[in-house]
Amino acid sequence: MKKYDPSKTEKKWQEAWKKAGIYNTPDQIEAKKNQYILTEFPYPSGNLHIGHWYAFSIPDIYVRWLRMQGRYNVLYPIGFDAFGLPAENAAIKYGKSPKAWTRSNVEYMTKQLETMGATFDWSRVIDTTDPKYYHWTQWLFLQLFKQGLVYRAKALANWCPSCKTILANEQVIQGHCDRCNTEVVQKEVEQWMFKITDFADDLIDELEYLDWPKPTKTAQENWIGRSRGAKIKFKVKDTDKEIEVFTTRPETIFGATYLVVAPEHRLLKQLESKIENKAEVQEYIDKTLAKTERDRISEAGVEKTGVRLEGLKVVNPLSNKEIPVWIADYVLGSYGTGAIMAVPGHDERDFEFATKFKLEIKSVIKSPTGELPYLGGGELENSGPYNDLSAGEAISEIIKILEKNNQGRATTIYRLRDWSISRQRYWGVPIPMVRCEACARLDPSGQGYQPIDEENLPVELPDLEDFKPSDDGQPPLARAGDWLKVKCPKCGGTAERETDTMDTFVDSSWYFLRYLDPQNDQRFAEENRIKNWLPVDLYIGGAEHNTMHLLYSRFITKALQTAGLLSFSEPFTRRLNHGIILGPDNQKMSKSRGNVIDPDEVVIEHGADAVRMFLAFMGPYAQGGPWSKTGINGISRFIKRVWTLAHTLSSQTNPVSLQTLHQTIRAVGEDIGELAFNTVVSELMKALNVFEEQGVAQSEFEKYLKLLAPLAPHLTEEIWQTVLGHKNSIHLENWPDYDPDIAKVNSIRLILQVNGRVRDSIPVAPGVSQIEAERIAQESEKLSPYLKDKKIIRVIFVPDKLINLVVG
RNA sequence: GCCGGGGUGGCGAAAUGGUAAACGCAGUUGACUUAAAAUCAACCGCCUAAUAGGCUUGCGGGUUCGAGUCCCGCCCCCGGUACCA
Repeated sequence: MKKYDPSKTEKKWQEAWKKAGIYNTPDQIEAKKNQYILTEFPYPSGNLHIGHWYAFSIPDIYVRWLRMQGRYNVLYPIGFDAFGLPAENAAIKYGKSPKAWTRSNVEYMTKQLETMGATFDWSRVIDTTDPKYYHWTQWLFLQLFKQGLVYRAKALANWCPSCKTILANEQVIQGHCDRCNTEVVQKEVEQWMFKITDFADDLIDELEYLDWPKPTKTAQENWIGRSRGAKIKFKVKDTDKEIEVFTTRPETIFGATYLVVAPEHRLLKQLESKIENKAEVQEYIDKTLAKTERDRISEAGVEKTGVRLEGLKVVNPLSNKEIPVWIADYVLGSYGTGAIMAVPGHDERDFEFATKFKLEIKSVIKSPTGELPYLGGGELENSGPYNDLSAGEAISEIIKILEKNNQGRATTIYRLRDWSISRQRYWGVPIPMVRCEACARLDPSGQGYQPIDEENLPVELPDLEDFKPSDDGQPPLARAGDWLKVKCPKCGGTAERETDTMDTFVDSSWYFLRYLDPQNDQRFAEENRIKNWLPVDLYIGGAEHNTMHLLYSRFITKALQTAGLLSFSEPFTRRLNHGIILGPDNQKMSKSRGNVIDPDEVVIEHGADAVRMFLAFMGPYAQGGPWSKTGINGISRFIKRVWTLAHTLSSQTNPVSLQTLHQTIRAVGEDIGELAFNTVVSELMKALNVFEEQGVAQSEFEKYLKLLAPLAPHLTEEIWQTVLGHKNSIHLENWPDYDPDIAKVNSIRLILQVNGRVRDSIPVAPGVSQIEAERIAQESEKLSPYLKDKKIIRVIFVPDKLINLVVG
């Protein structure tokens, strides 16, 4: 027997499989159901890390198992999400172009990915920086534009001073840039926006139908942040102006003892002449606006500040009571209407503020303890005609009367903001718009922006010598010379191209469509293929995409459905989040900590099969966990033992091994189906222990080998073909069936309990009757001391499990 | 604060309300070897008066014949989010 050498063997089979093209997926196979298994495509950072192995080789176990079912035509594609800032930064550092840097990384990582022995369909690989791909990213932009889902807005935007670009709200993590961690500042910029808020309700409501992890659904729901309530207008006394507030508790309106507007509220300017303490107010406004949003938040909870607007009163539309108006930074200009009716009796923040500034605090909901603020529900009090109504009744009554008098209406607001997709950077998809001065003069509202004709796509990204961002926020493409000049698609005059590029999340929001038809230059994907494959059956990825990528992809899908281009509204039927592999010290892997595990080194030492199996064995896939340098030894041993066993097969069937095999077929199939890969490995180990002890015949071992094939594709192929002499790949074999009769256990241990405590266990044949079990229990010597002089009050019998004698 | 997830041997972990710690790692002892590695075998939660018994799944209660698992109240760790009206 030769020693098993993974490095040689694995390479040999990887080349053989590639040559035979056994994983290239046909569009449709008669009598087979299509299954689309997708994993989030990687960013070509330069090197594969162990997390990539976790993300791609573990789903491959499931994919290989699905393929072996024989009923499915399985698509498992791979590609690269290759636009983005790191390429620019690296290019600056190494003096290369972003394109060259990206290309060489893609090539290198492709080689590394091949060492996994995964069943990727390499004929469908995509690269978002390829003009053949981003042609359709631009086309997608134009479809949204046609639908009115794209607009330009000059608004305060999140600006990263280090990346020198705008960020979407989703890309700001606790006030910092999600890429470089620099503190984000607010800057007024003109930007292209996608109207994701148009779909806010669908994005929440349709979560219900998805087979997704609950945390992911909750995260999306919270991110969209739907609040049902009412907008209510308060008249400003002695003026024709009104201040509109948003509240989720309109039933507390009689408890509104003052009103607060945000310091950035635009009505303040219009009411300026009425304000008596102008200087003081202006000072407060200036102070607030000078703070970054982060400062304002970090001071939260410390102490509330605010200034009363002297000379201003507003009138409560229902009680007609006149109440004072304040400005305070605890009310935000960017949420709701930027103004609130303060109900200190029933809101913690209002209560704190009212206490500090000695404002009236009034109870309008009967509190069980009488303590304020009272946040719960109940019957109304001190509320004129609404007294004694329940909160629910009061809400509808109050909204009815407000609507009748045109003083308010039921409203739902969202935390979700529209998606800003403009980036002032070079390495991204050019936005397919032009700005035409002539058209701008004719129609100033449209600012002269015209979409590029679809037949003129793609707008290729020009090669730039100097692609660095400039400090003033001018995009690098503004220096692109001739590239800028273009004929206006509308009037034919001279126009200039848009110089912003798109957020890379746009690239990745539709890539699952392109895998179906990556070479098509007539359409983003051929209609039949879409019908055959979509939606994606299982989408596997990291929890960090819970509120960004997943939300954006859902939005794009809904937008394309509205345009009649897709017939479904949710892209991913089932979602699985995988965990993160930590360093051996249980910390996130990082160069500075020196705890990074290089998968290439582990593959050289133990082989790809061992890495795959060990990652599967570590624990639940959703959990991740620390990498153990010695733990993988156990898997290497297992592989060697399987190899040895393959050379020492017994000439005849052993009944114990046969039974174990059938039990293992059942267990492994069930566990892979539930994506519980860790217990799959232990089941296979248990079976191996039995086979070694009892001996196993070739026919049984071959079935066992098929169970192992999804986890250790190279080892099993080598044994299947080289050792056992089969001519075809084991990976084209069908998954073995088990015989329930053989798998059935023929002896169980009956547990004997007295008063719920285990006192003995006796091997018996399955199906033992209660009467028989009672007799066995009575006869047990170990039980007798506990039964002596006691009366049996009750007998609990769980068939084939236990008998419990309750004595007193 | 709020929303999610988690807390089981030295470590990774397993366990439809039914023998807690399966399967591994690490460790100890032994066999083989001139020796080491590899391999194989045995042991491997804690306590004790030790052929046996008791205790043990973050803490405190509860439901149940029986709780790691269900319920109530806490503590700690991780992730997300935040004066969101």
